Amino acid sequence: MREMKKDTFPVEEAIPSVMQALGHRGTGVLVAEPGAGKTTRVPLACIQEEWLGEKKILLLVPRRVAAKSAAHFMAAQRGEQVGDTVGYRIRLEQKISDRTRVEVVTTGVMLRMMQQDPTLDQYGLVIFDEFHERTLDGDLALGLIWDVRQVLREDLRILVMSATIAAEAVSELLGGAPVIRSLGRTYPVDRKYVPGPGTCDKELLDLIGQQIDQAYRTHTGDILVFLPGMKELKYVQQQLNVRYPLELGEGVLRCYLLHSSLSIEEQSLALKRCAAGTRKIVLATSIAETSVTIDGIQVVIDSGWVRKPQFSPRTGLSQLITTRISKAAADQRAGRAGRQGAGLCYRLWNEEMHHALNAYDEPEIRHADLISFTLELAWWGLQDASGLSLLDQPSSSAMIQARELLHLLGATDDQGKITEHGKDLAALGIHPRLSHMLLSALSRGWNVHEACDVAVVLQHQSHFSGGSYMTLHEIIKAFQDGPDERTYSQFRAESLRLQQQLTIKGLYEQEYEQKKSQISYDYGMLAAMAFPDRVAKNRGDGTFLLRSGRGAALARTDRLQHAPFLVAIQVEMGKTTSSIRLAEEVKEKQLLDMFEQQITSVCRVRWDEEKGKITGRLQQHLGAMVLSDTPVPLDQLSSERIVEAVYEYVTTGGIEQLSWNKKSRQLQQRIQFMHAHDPRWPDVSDEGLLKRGREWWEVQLDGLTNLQQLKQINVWELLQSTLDWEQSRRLETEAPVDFEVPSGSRIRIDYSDPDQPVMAVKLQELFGLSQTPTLGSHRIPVTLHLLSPAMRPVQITRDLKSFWEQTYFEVRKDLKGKYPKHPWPDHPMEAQATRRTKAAMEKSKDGLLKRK
DNA sequence: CTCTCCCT
Repeated sequence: MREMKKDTFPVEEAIPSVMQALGHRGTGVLVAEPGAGKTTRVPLACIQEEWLGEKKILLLVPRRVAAKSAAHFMAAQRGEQVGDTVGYRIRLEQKISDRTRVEVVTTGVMLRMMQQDPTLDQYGLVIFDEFHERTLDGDLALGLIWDVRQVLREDLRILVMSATIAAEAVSELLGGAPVIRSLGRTYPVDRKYVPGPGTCDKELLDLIGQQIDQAYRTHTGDILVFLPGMKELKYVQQQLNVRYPLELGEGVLRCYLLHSSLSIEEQSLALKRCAAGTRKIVLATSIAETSVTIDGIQVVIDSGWVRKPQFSPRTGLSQLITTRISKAAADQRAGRAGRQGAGLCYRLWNEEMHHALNAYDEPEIRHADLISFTLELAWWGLQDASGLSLLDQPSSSAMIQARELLHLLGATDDQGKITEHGKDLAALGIHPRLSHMLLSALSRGWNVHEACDVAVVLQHQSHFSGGSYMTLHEIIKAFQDGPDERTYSQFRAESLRLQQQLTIKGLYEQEYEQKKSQISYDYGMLAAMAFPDRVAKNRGDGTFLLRSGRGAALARTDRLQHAPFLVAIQVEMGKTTSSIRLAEEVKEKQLLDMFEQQITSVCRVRWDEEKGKITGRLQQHLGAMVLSDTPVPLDQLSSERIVEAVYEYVTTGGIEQLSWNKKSRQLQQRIQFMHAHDPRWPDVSDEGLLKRGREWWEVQLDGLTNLQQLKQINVWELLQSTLDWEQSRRLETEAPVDFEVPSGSRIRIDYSDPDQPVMAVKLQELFGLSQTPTLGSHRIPVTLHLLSPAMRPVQITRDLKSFWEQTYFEVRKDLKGKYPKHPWPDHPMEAQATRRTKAAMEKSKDGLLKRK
C-alpha cells in the first residue's frame, strides 16, 4: 500500500539526482511545480542517506498550517504518529521526540533556534520549501545558513525547493548548486480573458457578478472568486444575495467569504467540500492563493487586483494600495481550479494587459519593515546585509530607518552594535517594539500580566480593531472581557507564553506582586515605549504633529480630539495627510520622564521679521515636537547667540537689508572688477560676502539687536574692510571711482560688468585725449560710450585713437548740422575739450583774458 | 470612514 502511493508522486524520478547532488556537492535546487509531492517525499528519502549519519533534517516552511500538514502527511506515509520520526515545531506548539529525524518548522522558529545553536550542530540537512515565495525570513535564513556552511559547517547540506522562478538565481547564490527539475501533477486549466475596465471599481465588480452568473449556469463545480479586500467581498456577496434569493434560501447554493479577519470556524466552512446537491461560491482575498486549499473548485474568477501595504522608509509608516497582481500570482490563482480535475479560469483583463503585468511579486525584503530583520543581523554582528548571500539586497533607506529605530529602542549602541538589551529583545521572538515595551514595563515594576496582554493585542491589532477606530484602552478591554473563552484562546495562550518566557529568562521577578496595588497601569506609556517614534502633539485643531515632523489626523473623532499628546499606534499614510487609526493618550509629564535623554533644550534666538528685532525663546524639543516654549529676555541672552541669530538672518536672504547705496554698490563692483582679473582680490559679490564665513560676519554684526542698528552698518566700510592696506591704495588708482577727462569733468566709471567697465561721456569733452584710459594692473581699456551733446549714444569704442582718425569724420557729417552750436574741429586730437557750446567757450575765453 | 497577508 505504501509502495503504491509512493510511486504515484512525479517527484520520485528526480529523487536519485537530488541524492547525488546532496551527496557529492552538498547543495541542490529542486524545481517542482505543485502536486509533485516534493514537500513530503524528499525529506523522507533523505533519512537513510549515509552522509546524514545520526543527524536530523530541518524542513523550513513559510506558514504554520503548512508545517502541521506536511508533518502529518509524512507521518501517515510511514504509518506513524506525528512526533515519532517526523515532528513539527511552530509557535506555541510542538510535537517532537527523541526519535524525531525530520523536524518541520516555520522559518521564524528556525531563526530563534539559531540563536540558541548558531551552527545547527544536530542537523545535517536544511531543506527550504516554497522558497519562491521569497519571504523576508526565508531570504535571511538562507543567507545565514549558507554563511554557516561556508565558515563553520562544511558538512551541513542545503536543499532549496522552489517553483521555476527563483531556481537559477538560487543555484548561483549557492556557488553553482545543481538544479534538478521535476514535473508537477496538476490538471489542465483553461484560461479565458474577459476584458474589464482598467480600474478596480463597481463597474468591474458588476462585471464579475455577471461572470459568476454565467459560470454558475454553464458549469457544475464550485466557484472561487479572487477580490482585493473586504469591501469588495461584501459588495459581490450582496449582489449574489439579490440574484439568487431562492437558491441561497433553500441551501442548494452557499456563498462564503474567505478573509483573514474571519474566525477559523468561519474560514473552514468555505474550505470543506459541499454535500451532494449543493454548490458553493467562495469570495476570497489573496489568502486563497497559497495559505488554504479549497475542496471542489472547478472555476476560478480572478479580478486581477490585490490590496497590499506599501512601506515608506521615509516615514516608517505604510499605506494600503490596490494594485494589479503579477503574472506569477495570476497563474497561482488559476492553478486553484486544477487541483482535483480539469478547470477553468476567467481573467477580468485582456491578453495585452496580461503581457504588461509584472512577472513576479517583489520579494518582501524590497518593501517590508526591516526592524526585526536588522535586529537579527545585529545579533549576528552584522551592521547591514551586504555581507550576506541574498538574491536581493534590502533598500538602504529602509535599513537606515530600521537602524534609527533600533537605536531609539536602545537595542543598538552608537556604533550600531547590539546591546545587552538588544539581545534580550531579539530572544523574545516578538516585534522588537513590543519586546522593548515589555522589558521597559518590567524594569519599572509594572504588572507583567497586563503588559503581555498589551503586547499580544498589539501584535494582532487587526483582529481587534475591526475597522472602527478604538483607543488601545478600549481594545485591551475588548480582549480581556472577550465574548467567550474560545474566541481569544489563541491570544491568551500567547500572552501566557510570553509571561513564562520572561520568567524563565529571569527578566521578570515576582516582586511586582507586592507593588501591584500601588501602580496605576498606564496604556499611554506602554504605547509610547513601543512606538517612541510616534508620539504626537495636538496642534490645537484636533490634528497632530508626529515627532517625525509628519502631520496626522484622527480617523474618527472622539475623546482623543482634545488630548494634548498621544501615541499614534497605527497610522495609515494618505496622499496629503496621514490618518491615525489606533492611538492612546499620553501625558506631557510622562513624555518628559520617559524621553528625558532624547529631549533637547534649545534656546532659540532668532531675528523676528515682523518685530524687526531679536527675540529669544527657551524650547524643549522632542523631535519635531515642541514640548514647552517660554520667552527669554534679551539681556539674558549671550552676545554670541545674538550675533549668531543676526548672522543667520543676514545670511539667509537678509543681505539686502543692509543700507546699500549707489556709492557702496559701486565700491562692491570696483572690487569685483579687480577680483575678476586677479583672484587674490576678495570676492565681495552678495554671494561672496555670504561665503566669507561666520567669524568675519560676527565681527561686523557684533552688538546688533534690531533693524535700526542693522541699517546703521556702514556698508562702504564693511566692503573696505575686506581689503588690505596695499589693495585699498591700488583700488584708488587701478579701479577709480571716476576719471578726469580733458574738459575737467570727473566722469563716473560703471563697473557693473567686470569684463567691460564703461564710461559714458560727451564726445566733445574728450578732445585732445588720444589714448583710451585703462584700468587694473592688466591695463584694460575702458569701454567708452561716446555721447552727442544731447547725451545720446553715438559710438562705442575701446580704441579712441582710431575713432579720432576715422569714425569721427563720419559721425561729424551726420551731427554737425544737428548740433551747429557745438565745436566739431578738424583735428580733434589737438582741439580744446569742452562740455559747453562754442559761444560759451568764447565767453569764458573772454573772461579768462579779462582776468589776465 | 469602511484593513492585504504571514511569522517569532
